[in-house]
Amino acid sequence: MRPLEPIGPGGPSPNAASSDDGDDYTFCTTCAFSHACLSEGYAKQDLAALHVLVEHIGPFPPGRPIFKKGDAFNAIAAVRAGTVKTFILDDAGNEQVLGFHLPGEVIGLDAIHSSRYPCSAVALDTVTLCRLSFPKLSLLAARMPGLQQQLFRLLSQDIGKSNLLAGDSSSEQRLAAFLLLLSARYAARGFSPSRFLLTMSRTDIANHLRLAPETVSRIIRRFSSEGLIDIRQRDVQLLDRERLAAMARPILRD
Amino acid sequence: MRPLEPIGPGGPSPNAASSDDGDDYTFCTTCAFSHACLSEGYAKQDLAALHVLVEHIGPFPPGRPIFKKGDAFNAIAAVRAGTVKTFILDDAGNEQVLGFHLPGEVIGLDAIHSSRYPCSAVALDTVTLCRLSFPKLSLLAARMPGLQQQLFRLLSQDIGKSNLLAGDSSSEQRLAAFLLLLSARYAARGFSPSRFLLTMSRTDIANHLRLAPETVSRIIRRFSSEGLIDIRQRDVQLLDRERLAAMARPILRD
DNA sequence: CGGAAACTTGAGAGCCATCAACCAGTGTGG
DNA sequence: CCACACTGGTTGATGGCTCTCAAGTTTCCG
Repeated sequence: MRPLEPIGPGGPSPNAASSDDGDDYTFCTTCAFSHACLSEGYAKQDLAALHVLVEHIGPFPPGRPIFKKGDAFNAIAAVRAGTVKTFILDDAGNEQVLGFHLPGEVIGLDAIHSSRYPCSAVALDTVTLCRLSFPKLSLLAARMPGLQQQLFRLLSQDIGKSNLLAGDSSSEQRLAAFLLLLSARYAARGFSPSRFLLTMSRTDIANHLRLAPETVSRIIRRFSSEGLIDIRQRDVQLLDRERLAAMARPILRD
Repeated sequence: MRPLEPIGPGGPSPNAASSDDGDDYTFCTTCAFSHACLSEGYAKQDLAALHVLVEHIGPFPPGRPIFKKGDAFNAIAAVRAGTVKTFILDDAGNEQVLGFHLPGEVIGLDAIHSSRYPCSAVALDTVTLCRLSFPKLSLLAARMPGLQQQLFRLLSQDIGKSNLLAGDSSSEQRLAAFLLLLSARYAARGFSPSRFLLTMSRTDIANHLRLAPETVSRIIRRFSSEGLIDIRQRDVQLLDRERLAAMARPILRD
């Protein structure tokens, strides 16, 4: 058996305080906002204003709801550690998984226009968040052009996110694309692109890709037997990225 | 035969140029921005600033590209008249239709984050647009909190738009939902909710709902023979909204 | 150790895509 | 005016991908 622990987001990183002058606003390096804004070199006072808004909440244990469809919206949140699943239920109780949100990604952006969450969110493992009051963030954005731009970008980015689901591609193609996208997202946050943990169940993956759990299981087995991946439980390693990419080509063509 | 012409958006409204005193900013009533901002009672100078940004472009004849995937982005646009189709092509030349944009709706929001259009857009009929320089709009938004909010809302709204495609619902359910959504969108712009023209081809509808054109044709026929709709060519009338809604329930549950 | 949940594996059925042919409307050129 | 091509749409027959149902296996956790 391979060791499972050192892979992916372990415990929330302590993020040791950095500089000496006492104005350390780099402590939340996993937070997309802070990171993006820090990288644009703002005035110290603006950074302070931004960080006053950041409220660290959690940890949420696995299975704990973070918000429910219909809840009043007043804050977005960046994932600091863990994985958040967003979903909606139809009247038959069937779950439609809209997405998985990894550390550094933002949740709640789809709730702005109606002031209510259009979907529910639940922690898949131990999750901690950076909560950002949206009204306050908006006010601040009016004073900080870079922050406004960053918000526009974040929102815009989420619009095209669901292309994985849009096409009428085969189950094989969708699963290959799913794995490669996870890989790229982990890589973007500094984790290994070739080996990571699937923090969601097969059933969650299936509901996300609109497949049956059995189909997901069968395809994973096939990928594994063909040497595309090596998978033990939820610990997956991408062995032949070339062929995976070739499969996912029609979906990930950009 | 019923007359086809008076239905839906007819010719582009002449929109008589602003009046003599120079303070008439209501001429662009089909433009979502102007409308939304006008309804919030801004100072005259702000409205003026906003309308200086609005550039009326077109008309685009049917089939004319509006932008192509990969084009540099610097402006969003509101549809004034006609229907715009957005889509992407895979290397095999298969078209994935992302959406149809009716008068009053905004295109290009998904291009903000990468500064390039992630999809192509084409006019389905005679299309006219309101072009809005995005950099200038952003600058103005920083001065006008209501405009900033409106932009956030528009962006947020588009995030959840693709739920029609997300679920693993049946072809019947998706088509029913498609018709009801079109109806609601026309109604929101003051057109008849029960009778309108399908400005897109059956093939476009099929590509949008990830169905084969033949399947769309068959289901339309079935709906028609069961008295749910009356359809002649592209002129459709919703006869039994109740049953359509019951069908689409799992998709349109909100 | 025992029970529940997650996962896997197999067999059969159904929805929908594919292939093919046909029909209608439109525009073109002789 | 008519033949012709062409696009968009319809209709029918067939097959395949994936869902469903069912049972077995493993893992997790009290």
